[in-house]
Amino acid sequence: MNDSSSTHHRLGDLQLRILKVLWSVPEASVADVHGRLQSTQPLAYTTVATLLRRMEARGLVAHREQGRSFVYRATVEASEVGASLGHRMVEQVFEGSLTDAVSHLLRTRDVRREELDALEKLIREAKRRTR
Amino acid sequence: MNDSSSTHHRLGDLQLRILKVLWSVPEASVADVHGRLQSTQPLAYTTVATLLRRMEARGLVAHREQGRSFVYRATVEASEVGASLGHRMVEQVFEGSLTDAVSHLLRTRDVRREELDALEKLIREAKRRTR
DNA sequence: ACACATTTATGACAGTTGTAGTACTACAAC
DNA sequence: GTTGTAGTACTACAACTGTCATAAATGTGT
Repeated sequence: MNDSSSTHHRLGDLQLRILKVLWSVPEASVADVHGRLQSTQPLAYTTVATLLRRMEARGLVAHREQGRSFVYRATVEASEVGASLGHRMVEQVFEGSLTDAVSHLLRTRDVRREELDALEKLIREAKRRTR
Repeated sequence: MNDSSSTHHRLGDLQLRILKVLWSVPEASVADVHGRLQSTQPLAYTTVATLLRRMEARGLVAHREQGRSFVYRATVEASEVGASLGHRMVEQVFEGSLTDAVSHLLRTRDVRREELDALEKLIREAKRRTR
């Protein structure tokens, strides 16, 4: 497959939250990211700037210069990062059993009816593909 | 619900692997844990001992003394830790959509037919419960 | 008693993460 | 041109993680 799991081997919470912002828009300046995060948690501007620079060094984001400011974009996809976390959860915690993992998700998350319908459809499709 | 997410806020890889061992048996001495891990990765005995002691300080494991050696057991359940990882994955990466998260799991994991059947059953049960 | 093995306790160190203060740079307005 | 202002770069630091080496304690065998 790829070495995605090695690149974002261990992502901290703030880094994940920053990525989350960057996944929701095509690009964002430091001020933009800071503003978005600020709404949930007070953070110094420089904290965000520092994290973004460190994350760029690790290849998680990239920037272009617009005037005197940097405009960042994510260079990893949510699905890649999700794969890491999902793999970790399924393999390490649930001994490789996807069923157990999903079962747990269902039990601990209070899912709405439409979600269940969507999931059912999803699985039927997967079955069709596997047949 | 509870504050489980605060206790094992950020678990490192080795800690997770140690817990995995401790989840697979009722209890295990340091040597046992070390032996199990040794098979996949060369590790100094003291590394494991140190980690276990640190983990006990954080309430992740506990020990009793048997003669001169410590016998550890996990004090958190796999499902608790799975909840953290699952929550993190679903909320932060997949914007709260369990469907997207599971969909991703299905696509990236090459699931066997029986797993799909089990999942389908799981969802039907969840539906019945919600009705 | 003495050497050897087993096991826990401490101390150390490098790398990462969150956090932010300080410093430097460049433009904007007067 | 001096003064804000906004932005990046650098430095620092505490907490945590993985990693051990070394020390200290407590057996075991002969």
